[in-house]
Parts: sequence; structure tokens; C-alpha cells
Amino acid sequence: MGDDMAKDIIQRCAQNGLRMTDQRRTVAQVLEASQDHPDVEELYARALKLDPRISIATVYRSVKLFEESGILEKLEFGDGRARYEDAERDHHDHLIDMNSGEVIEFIDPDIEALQEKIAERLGYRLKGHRLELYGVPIKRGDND
Amino acid sequence: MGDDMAKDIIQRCAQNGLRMTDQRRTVAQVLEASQDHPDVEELYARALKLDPRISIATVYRSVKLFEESGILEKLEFGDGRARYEDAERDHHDHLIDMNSGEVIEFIDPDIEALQEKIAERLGYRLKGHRLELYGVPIKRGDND
DNA sequence: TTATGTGCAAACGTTTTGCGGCAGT
DNA sequence: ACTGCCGCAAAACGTTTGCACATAA
Repeated sequence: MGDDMAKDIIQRCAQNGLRMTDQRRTVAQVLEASQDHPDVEELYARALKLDPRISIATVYRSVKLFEESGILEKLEFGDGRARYEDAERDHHDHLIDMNSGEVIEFIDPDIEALQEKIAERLGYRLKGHRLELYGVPIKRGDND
Repeated sequence: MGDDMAKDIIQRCAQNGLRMTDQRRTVAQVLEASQDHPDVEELYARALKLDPRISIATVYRSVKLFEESGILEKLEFGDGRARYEDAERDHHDHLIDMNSGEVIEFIDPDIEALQEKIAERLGYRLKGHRLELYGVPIKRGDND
């Protein structure tokens, strides 16, 4: 019991006192169901299937609102489009497959600790970071 | 001896067979002289002082060309504007001061090694990475 | 009921591009 | 001379916003 049970996005919206509309529920639902990293255009496409009346402006407004409420985290992988992911999930970084564009998530406690130490050494308190690895799959028989 | 002497941007342009115009030389010169991380608008402002005839379209075209030739590296700090820096300088990462916007460069061999190891563990050959730390200065008397 | 959200289309800031003229090799 | 660059202005891109209407609380 207690509230260590993971809350879904809609619950956290309510918790933050956000007025819940059909559109916001739709956007939340799409995000919840996405295991990949869709950009806003793609979020909009998926939302349209659940609610053909929704507009892309509302999708933009919703993700921005959710981000400002700390419910989502904004990601930018350098292709000019923003992506959003659930901020409450365990922290992780991203490895981008340069061939397929696939995004692999990972965590490494050593690297987290090292970052804190580096910031401190430079006289800063670490507030956030962004780590992206870009790589290509190691194929069997790929000797170098 | 040999060519372990650091080459400047203009030399590397020539080396890559790029046709050198006054404008490209100006952009190269501005980049060479910049110790900070100016965005393209700022690059243009600085270039204008050296050559009042240059247009911002040319600045955009030049940095893109230089990037495609591997002479510059494109940086995006999440403010919607691209920045470019000399790709041949020693590799380093960035710490962004969240109060002032100042960008501090650093290198940490441990973190570099760790990244290689993580990519390998995930079945990837690391081709590049992006590490940005976001922090606030630790002030004396700041107990916490 | 009243404040707030929505859809639409227009505006935005950054970056790219089509064009006719100009310049590097 | 010939290819490719330049400046200009217009377009493109992802994102934001003003407005009149609709809806949650």
C-alpha cells in the first residue's frame, strides 16, 4: 500500500490539478502506449486514430503543458523534431542506431556518478544531463 | 615533423578540395577566432564586421558544407539554434550554466572509456556521442 | 457560470532554396 | 570558359498563438 505504485500519466495530470479534457486524455493515452520515441507529428497521427477531431495544435499544447508539469521530458535527437517521454520512468540514456534510427535505452550507474563528480569538480551542482551514444550494430564476422 | 601540426580551418577546406571564396574564408576566420559557442546569427554578425557584403544564407551554406566535410561539428543545446565548433580540436563535452547560459568545455577520459564499454555491451560500435551536463554554480555559503 | 481548452489558420523563428548574376579555378 | 558560388527574397520546417466557440469544474 502507500503510493509507491507507479501512477499513469492521466493520474499525474489530475494530481497536478490539470483540467482533463478528452484531448488531453487521448494524448496521455497515446504516450502511455508508446514504447518508442515518436515525434509530435507521429503522436498526432496516433491520436487521430483515437479521436479524429483532435488538432495538432492541441497535441503541441498538451505535451508542452505536461512537460511544464514535470510529467514528460522533452528529447531532441538533432533531427529538428522534439520527442517526449514519461518523466517518471526510471532514468535512462539513449543509444541511437545510426543505421536504422532505432533508439535503445540504457542506464549505467557508473556514468551517472561520474557526471556528478565532473560537475562538482567544475564548481557546479548537476541539475540535469543529456547523454546520447550514436553507433552502428556490431555484426558477426565484422572484424573491425 | 610531418603533419601533426594542427591545421586551421582554411587549410582543411583546401585539403578537402572546397572552392575557397572570400565568404568562406571569412566564415572560417570567424569560427577560428571564436572561443565561445556562437549561433549562426551571431556568426553572421561577426562575419559582417569583416565583410559587409556577406549574407546570412551564405553563412548557413558555409557551416553546413564545412560540417558535411567533417571540418565542423554541429551542436544543439536545446534552444532551437544550431552552433558549430571545430571538429579537429581535442574532443570535449559541454557543461551548460543554467543561470548564465555560459558553456564550459571539459574532457574526462573515464567517461569516454565508459561510453565505449556501454555501446559494446549493447552490441554497438560507438561512432559518436553527445554529453551535456546542465548545472548551476555552487556558491560559497550555499549549504545544499 | 466562469475560467480555461479547443480548432483553425495565421504568425513565428530558424534554416533552406530557386533564381539570375558573379567569381574561383 | 565553365562550374559552382553569391545575394536576395521567398519557401519550408517545426512550433506557437490570436481568435471565436466549446467544455470542464
